[in-house]
Amino acid sequence: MESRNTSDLILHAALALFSEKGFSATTTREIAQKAGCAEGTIFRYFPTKKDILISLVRPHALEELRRVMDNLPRQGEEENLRLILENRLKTIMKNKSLIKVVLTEAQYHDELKDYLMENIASHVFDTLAAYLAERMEAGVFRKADPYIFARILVGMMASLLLSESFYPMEGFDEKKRGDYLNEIINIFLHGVLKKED
Amino acid sequence: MESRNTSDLILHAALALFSEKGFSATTTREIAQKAGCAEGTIFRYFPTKKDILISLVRPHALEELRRVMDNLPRQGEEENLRLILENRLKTIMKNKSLIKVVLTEAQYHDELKDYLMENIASHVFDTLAAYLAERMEAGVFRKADPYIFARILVGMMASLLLSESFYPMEGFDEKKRGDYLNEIINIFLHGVLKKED
DNA sequence: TGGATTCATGAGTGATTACTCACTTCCCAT
DNA sequence: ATGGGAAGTGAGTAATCACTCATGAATCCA
Repeated sequence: MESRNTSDLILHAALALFSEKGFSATTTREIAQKAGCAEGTIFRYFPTKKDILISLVRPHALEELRRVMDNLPRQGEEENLRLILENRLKTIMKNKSLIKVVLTEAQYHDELKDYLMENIASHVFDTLAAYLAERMEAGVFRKADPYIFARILVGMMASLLLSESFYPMEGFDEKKRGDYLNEIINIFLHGVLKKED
Repeated sequence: MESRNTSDLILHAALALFSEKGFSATTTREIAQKAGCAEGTIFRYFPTKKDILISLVRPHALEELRRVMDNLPRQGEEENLRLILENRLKTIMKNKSLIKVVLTEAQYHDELKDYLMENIASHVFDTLAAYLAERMEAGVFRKADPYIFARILVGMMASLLLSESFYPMEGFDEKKRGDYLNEIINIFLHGVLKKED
């Protein structure tokens, strides 16, 4: 799981520091210290500091997130959806630091943004929108722009990350996270209005 | 509306640059150039660069956002809610750059985060949660943790900002933004499931 | 008009930065 | 053992940073 070669040690240290202080505020000296190598060693693996950032999102690092909305249940009840999203949420939480860094820095570095949009986001939204469109056709969901639904659902899950980033310790245990996700799915499926049946 | 004193010119320029490049990546030289003053002038008004950032969120700047969830309709139909949120969305959009900078940099600067949590976020969430709780008591909304509902609703609106930040030009005109907000409210109230009546 | 107070300036400063390179250490096939 | 290439090193470097300060310009009131 944890590769122990120098390159990965550097990437691992850089991710932690970028997440904590931001890309620009992190120095290569700090990265070297945390990675347990000399500053010069960093530049044997990455020509520039920015290449470290870009390498974080490269090939396999984000593959798991790319597929985070794959294989949603094509038939059956929303209970399936609940279980599956709960599982995917764990993936998101496991990569919390990476997501935070990538989303934050993509605002400022176009290469990152372009790569993210073309290789990750578009796939996630296309997959999710296709699922939603199919359920609309099947008469399960009401008809609307499936991409708007997709972005709203992703936005709801992103809000969980945001919440957690702002309420770090206090009260965001596993249970509260589960409650939150449950309500996300409840609201997404049923809304907040009391049923009148 | 646009104050023309030097201090405000500096704040205005700093906000634009912080939003575009991030706080750490912005130099005081750039701020001075954009503000049309000398670099030394900046430090007549702000002891340190960080004080510029902190001044951005100080007294009146965020007051409008602080009250963004005030005075929600205590009675009547969701049409009211729709109109009001549509109006509030304009406030959010008007302050897009400021929100982006504050949310991004609050992750890294605890003074900012603390100020934001204590003076802005808590008020917004308390107000919104109180509204939701009252509607739950009135039997309009189903009973649940109103704070979770509040965070999810705010998260949904934040996702609109995020979407726009990533799809900057293409297809985010006034109309599309209206559609998006409409669906946020639809989903929040009714969910995505087709009504079976 | 003149003296004082405020506002503005930008060259200068020490600290810090990303990055280089001459060098050492390690590893392993012979 | 040994030679040689790969991996690792950290003092050094030019550039850049946030911030200072001695000076100048503008404004004000008598």
